[in-house]
Amino acid sequence: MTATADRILDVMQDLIQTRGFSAISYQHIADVLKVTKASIHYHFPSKADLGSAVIRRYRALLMAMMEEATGDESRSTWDILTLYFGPYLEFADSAEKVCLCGALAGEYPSLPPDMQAEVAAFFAEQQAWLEQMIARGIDRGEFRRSASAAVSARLMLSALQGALLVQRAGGEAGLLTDVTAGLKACLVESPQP
Amino acid sequence: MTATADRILDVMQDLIQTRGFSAISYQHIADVLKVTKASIHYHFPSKADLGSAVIRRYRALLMAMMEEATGDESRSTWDILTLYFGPYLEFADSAEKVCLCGALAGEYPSLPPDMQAEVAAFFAEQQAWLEQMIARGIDRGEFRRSASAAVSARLMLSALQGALLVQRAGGEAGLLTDVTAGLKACLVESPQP
DNA sequence: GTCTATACAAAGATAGAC
DNA sequence: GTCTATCTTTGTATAGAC
Repeated sequence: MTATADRILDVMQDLIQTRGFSAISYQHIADVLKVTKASIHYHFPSKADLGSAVIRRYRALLMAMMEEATGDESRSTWDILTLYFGPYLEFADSAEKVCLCGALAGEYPSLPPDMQAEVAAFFAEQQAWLEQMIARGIDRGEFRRSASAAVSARLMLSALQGALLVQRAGGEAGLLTDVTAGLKACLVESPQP
Repeated sequence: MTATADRILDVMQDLIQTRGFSAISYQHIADVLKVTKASIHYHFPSKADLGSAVIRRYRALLMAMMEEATGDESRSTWDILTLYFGPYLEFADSAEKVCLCGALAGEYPSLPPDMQAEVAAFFAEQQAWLEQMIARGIDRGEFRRSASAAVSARLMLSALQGALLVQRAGGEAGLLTDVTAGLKACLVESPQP
């Protein structure tokens, strides 16, 4: 991966997170980087190639972050989840960004097949990791048993993705924070009186 | 509103819910209706006009449904919310559809200003109605007080929107059902042992 | 109200010089 | 690796006949 290819991916990721995939053209990317469209086609022959590469990099980055957060046995499960929320909160702060795959999910059936597969893999691995974490919390007596780990993981992933999208569209700044607070109220064992 | 204009809106709504807005062209709509592009421009001069009209109609339809479900004092709050979930479950069943505004949220900053305003209004009114319903559930002792009605409403709206998107992209059929079950476990007072 | 025809811009993509 | 130049298709939109 050359430095230029990486900068192209940076711009492409940023544009998808703000504008979606179909609304982006090679010209938009070229304008930002001050190069020509042909240069971008040299690194990524087709738009599908470029889109797939962006998602692959994004998946790898988040997976590495998740694995790093997981290791420490002494950390409470909610603390680990709070680390996990980090990127989501950053996107929300930048006011115009959502999760890369959350943006792509809205136009999923119109995406090239390779990109569809990458997006599906992203959601599957996010859900699997969350389920594992929530099972940990239940095992350690930190979380309530009111729903299964699988159900809670699906709820959490859906709520986070939805919150980014609704917050950006609605313009209400605190929505994502409220949603994480609501999830905590759902999961965490109330202190015994 | 003529019959033809209505059929154009039907097709446009269907296409947005499956493919998103930017990926749609007048040609796509014309193909489905077996008319020419020019005919569609007669009814809706610009794509922004067409997009705004679709959202307005969608908002009105859902609001009417919500108001109808609300009236009955004897109905339990969770029953009312189950009615509210109806359209979401239908979209999920059709396997390729998400909420109209959920699809549009992914490309929000690239939408025409009029459409942005409509999408924002949709989310605001959905959230307000949900907050009112959840407050009713808390008042009547049907729901736990673990989170405020406002926080729970935001969680519920985000989770439903996200669930449709994640389910379609991930291909896991039961996700939306799991999410509504998880929300119920969050909200409803556990029966006293 | 729907058609044919057309204008005009932008899209994705490639060839070949440097 | 990046450029200029070009090809081809598609996009939104309008004019004017029927």
